[in-house]
Amino acid sequence: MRSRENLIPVYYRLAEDVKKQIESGELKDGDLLPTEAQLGEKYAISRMTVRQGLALLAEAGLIDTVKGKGSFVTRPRLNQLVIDLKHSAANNGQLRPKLLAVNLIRNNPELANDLGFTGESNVITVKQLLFNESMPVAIEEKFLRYQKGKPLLETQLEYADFPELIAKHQESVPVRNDMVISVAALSAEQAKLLEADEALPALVIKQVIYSKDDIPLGVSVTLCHKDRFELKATSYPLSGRL
Amino acid sequence: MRSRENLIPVYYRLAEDVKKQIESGELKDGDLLPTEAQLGEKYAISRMTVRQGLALLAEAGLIDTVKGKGSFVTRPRLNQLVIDLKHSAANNGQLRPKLLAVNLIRNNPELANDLGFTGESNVITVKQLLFNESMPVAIEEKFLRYQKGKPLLETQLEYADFPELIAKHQESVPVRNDMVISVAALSAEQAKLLEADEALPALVIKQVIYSKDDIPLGVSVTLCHKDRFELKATSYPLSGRL
DNA sequence: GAGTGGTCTAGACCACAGA
DNA sequence: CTGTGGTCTAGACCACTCG
Repeated sequence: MRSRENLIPVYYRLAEDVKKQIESGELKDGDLLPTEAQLGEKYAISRMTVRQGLALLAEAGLIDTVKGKGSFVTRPRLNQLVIDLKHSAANNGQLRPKLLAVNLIRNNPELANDLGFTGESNVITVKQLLFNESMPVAIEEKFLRYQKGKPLLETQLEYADFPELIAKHQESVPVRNDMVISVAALSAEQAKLLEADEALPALVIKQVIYSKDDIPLGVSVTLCHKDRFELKATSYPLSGRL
Repeated sequence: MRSRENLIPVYYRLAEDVKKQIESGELKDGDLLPTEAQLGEKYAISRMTVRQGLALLAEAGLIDTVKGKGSFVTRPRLNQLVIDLKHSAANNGQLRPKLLAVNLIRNNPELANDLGFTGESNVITVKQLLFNESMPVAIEEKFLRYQKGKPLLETQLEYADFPELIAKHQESVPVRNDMVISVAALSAEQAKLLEADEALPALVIKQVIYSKDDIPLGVSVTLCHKDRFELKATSYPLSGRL
């Protein structure tokens, strides 16, 4: 039953109430919540509506529901952090891309093999330099399977983010993006592009995008200037969900 | 209605069907799904059950449901990558901790202020060295608000992960973990601890754990040897959910 | 206005946990 | 066995979108 004064759904109210009890310490890690029937009685709502509220809490990682036993309070998953690449770029100020080179590398099975592009020996490479207001921030190099009849449009090359570029240029649907974050020292050439000293430490972000059959569709390697770029992550990306 | 042959719920079958259609390209980005009523008719199930299936797809980021319009296919969120710290440590082989120092630093408002510990001038520091089978991998230094009557137990110090340590030693409930990933060169002292060359580039992982009022409860800074540790993230951590 | 998803009900039967 | 959550129904009314 929706109260007339407040337009927010009842199940949402219930979820917020429980959330507050958890965050205030009133409900501690491992505690058992009232049963769904009890909660339904307390809020004067049907059991399905209670379950809708509990689903929100489970999604946020605040409770763990076990069949036949009940719903237990769990510590929020602070060990799972989310990197939002779109937002991350914005945090570092909107980055302006400058296209350095686009190449179609034919008949280079070694390169294709290195990238995991089995059954394909033609590879497209896209090299870009990313700027903030005044300085070069990162060098991004992308590798894609060559796909007949799917031209790379100028606007896509410059402004599309990597997953979007893959989606536009590959037949297969991209379903997974794996990332490895590491560190390297800049080569002379890289240092020159970034207007930095040679051998300066740099953040290396490697992404591999896969299709549903675990076939790599594209690889991206980004070298970031250590003082001009920070990679951020948070355990609490649920925004207004709860 | 649950079919007798297969024990999986109907709403799950529906979600998997739609997922397959999206991954095969049969349903493309932006396409409109059949209405909930139509799907209910097709699968001979009630509308609430259809909605349960669509909720799974929405959670996985495969569809976007809009009131009054319908459910649209969206590209999976490949720009949102999840770092699983617990799993990440396992990927790099189980890390064995060695406690270097625990200190209670009294009356150092500058340090407390740097850490964001407003209204607190006593800070506990915990310094650890993390090993794989044979070599030192990382130096981790943790900073906690001093909390009266909450002693740091030996076992917690050594084996608890950072969010767990905070939860055990702070009155306030930790609700958010923000991370910044950057790069630094090793100092002479740090290089010696890691059995590495001075000025070697290293990965720096800084975590700040907050309470619900955005009060920092603890800070952790981890320096990782560039060749012995990799930080991984993936856009597809949903495991067996769909 | 007609059509859509959002919320909610008051039941039902099932599978699982535990005494 | 009782109590729990998991699934599912066949309705209902609402708020929103669009023609």
